Amino acid sequence: MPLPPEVADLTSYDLLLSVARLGSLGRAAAEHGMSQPAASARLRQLERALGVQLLRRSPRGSTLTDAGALVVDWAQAVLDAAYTLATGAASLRSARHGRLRVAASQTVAEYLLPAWLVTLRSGRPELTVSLRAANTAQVVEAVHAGDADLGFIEGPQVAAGLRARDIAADRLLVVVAPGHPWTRRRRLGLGELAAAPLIMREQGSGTRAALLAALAAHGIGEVAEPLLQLSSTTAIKHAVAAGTGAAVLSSLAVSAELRTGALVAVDVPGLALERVLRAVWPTRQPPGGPAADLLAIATTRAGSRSTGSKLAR
Amino acid sequence: MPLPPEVADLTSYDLLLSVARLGSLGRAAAEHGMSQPAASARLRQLERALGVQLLRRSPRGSTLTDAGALVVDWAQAVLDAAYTLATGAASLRSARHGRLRVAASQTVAEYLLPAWLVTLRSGRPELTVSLRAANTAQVVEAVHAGDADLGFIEGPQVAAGLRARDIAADRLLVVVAPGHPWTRRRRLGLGELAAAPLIMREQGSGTRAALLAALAAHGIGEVAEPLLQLSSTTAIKHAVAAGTGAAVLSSLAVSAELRTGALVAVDVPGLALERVLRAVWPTRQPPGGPAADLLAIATTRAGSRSTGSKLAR
DNA sequence: TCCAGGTCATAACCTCTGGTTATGCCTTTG
DNA sequence: CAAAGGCATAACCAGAGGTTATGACCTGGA
Repeated sequence: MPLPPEVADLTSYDLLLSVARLGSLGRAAAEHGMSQPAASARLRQLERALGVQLLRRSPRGSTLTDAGALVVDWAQAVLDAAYTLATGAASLRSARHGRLRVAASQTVAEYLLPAWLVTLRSGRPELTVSLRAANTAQVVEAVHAGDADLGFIEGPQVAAGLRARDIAADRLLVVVAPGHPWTRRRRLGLGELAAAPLIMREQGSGTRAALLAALAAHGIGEVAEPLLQLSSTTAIKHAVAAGTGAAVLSSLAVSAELRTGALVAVDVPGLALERVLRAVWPTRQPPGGPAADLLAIATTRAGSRSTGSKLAR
Repeated sequence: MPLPPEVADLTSYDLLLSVARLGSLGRAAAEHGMSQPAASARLRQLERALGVQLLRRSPRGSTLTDAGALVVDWAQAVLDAAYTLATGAASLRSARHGRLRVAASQTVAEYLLPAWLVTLRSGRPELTVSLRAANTAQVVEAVHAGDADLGFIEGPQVAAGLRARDIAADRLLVVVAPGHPWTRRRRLGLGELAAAPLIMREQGSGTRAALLAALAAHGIGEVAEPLLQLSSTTAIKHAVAAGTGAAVLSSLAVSAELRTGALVAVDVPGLALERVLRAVWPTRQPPGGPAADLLAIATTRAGSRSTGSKLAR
């Protein structure tokens, strides 16, 4: 299913947002470093492509129509996602030679860090951040070896020589498509979950390990073979939403889908799938400068839900 | 803040997703109706623009690198948002002459309906839906007059001649930026909230009315003038996140920001800001065909959280 | 009443991105 | 060893989208 062409080029929408904010084509054009006729043409073309009038032009400026306001909101969501992509990718680019080197577990790298980095950048515009995504053990190792100034890990593992602070709480959820038989169940048994083939990532991320551990705590050692192995979290989400099967995913990964109802969480009583997300750093070299800033951002950001700084050894 | 150019063109990312799914440049190119060299060039250029190697090419296909997998996940989020935008805009286009005519309140139209329509379309590819966004009273009026086959409204208002079904629960939240003084308060008093200038929408959406009603229930009739009036919900979110002030927004509008911590919700005990979102239709003309399908989708989607169908008169 | 200063639209022109086909090289496989 | 499938390179071409120059229109102040 290829992308509808009318949404392929985000510049037009970016321009539209500027018009909405500034109130005139000319000023929006200036903000984007282009001439006023160019902006005029672009927006006219956008309106033609969508088949919707977005702006009410007048000799004293342009304002949004009702439809325009709606489009602006939807477009802003796209652009926000695009910004996270951009900053995330930028931090991957400078791998190992950034001024601030961060190592993070999959979940944190994917869902939390980009947003933090956007904030960090707004305070220190010329900072180059390098991000490395790895599993918890590798992150600990990187921080220990001095390859990373700051690390973010999942789970309770602590290591000698490192200090840690709780950042947020995460929870693994069993999710299925709406209409899946499990959604009609009040609750799902542990055995049933273990016996069901699940959709999971290709290389065992921390998720699979956490699930196995949680089941093992209830004496369940045997788990069904995966139904399907996919390369990215979103591929899994789409497979689940399409009704292919069930999956176990981080609550951070599926909050949007739960909100719109594209996915449904199934209650599995007794399964302890809570995970603490925490920041770690070398005891001998506490975070300073940009690392301290990032730690502060991460702490305040998630601090309202799970606070308290704790020492590990 | 203009958009980074390397994320402006979504086709490249769409192509990347196809490669990730199909395992080869050529097949991805075919899926997009372009030649293999074009795909090759595009992806190479994308890698240059991002400064990150995304694919590991071999004579037997191409697979994602670790960085590539991360980029794919971020990109998928962008594309999902783009799809919502596309289907939303498409439903605005066919205003009044669609086969299925839906009228919805701001919140539903903005955050829930596009996702439902994506699902609906997947079942009935050639259906044209027309969406009209309005306030609750106008929606009721439209459904009553037969201008809409199905309506979605906020709040408990019911009207004669209409039937309704609860779809989902929504909650208005007081949100501020992390670091805002209110975040250090355990709880906020009703009086303080009423006295604080808030950021709100330009034309009074249902939100303002709901807030006034909730305060009035506690005998508070005086409310401060708005601090700022903005034209879209996301403009408000950005202003709040930038620390400009506080706002009252639907939980549906801010769930993503609460997750990443870009916004923080402040507890205001005693303030009843729950709203029921419900579908309405004419008693004499119960939904059939596509309208019934949409109603079913909306019900199952949100059904796991707030169920039960109820009759209103 | 009329001029000045906004705003948006139109026209003519040009650049350069991004597509195509044709072809070659490499690796795996039967 | 030949065939097939996969990616890269080369030469070519079209058109999308930019620019400057200019005009028409409305509003508000002198």
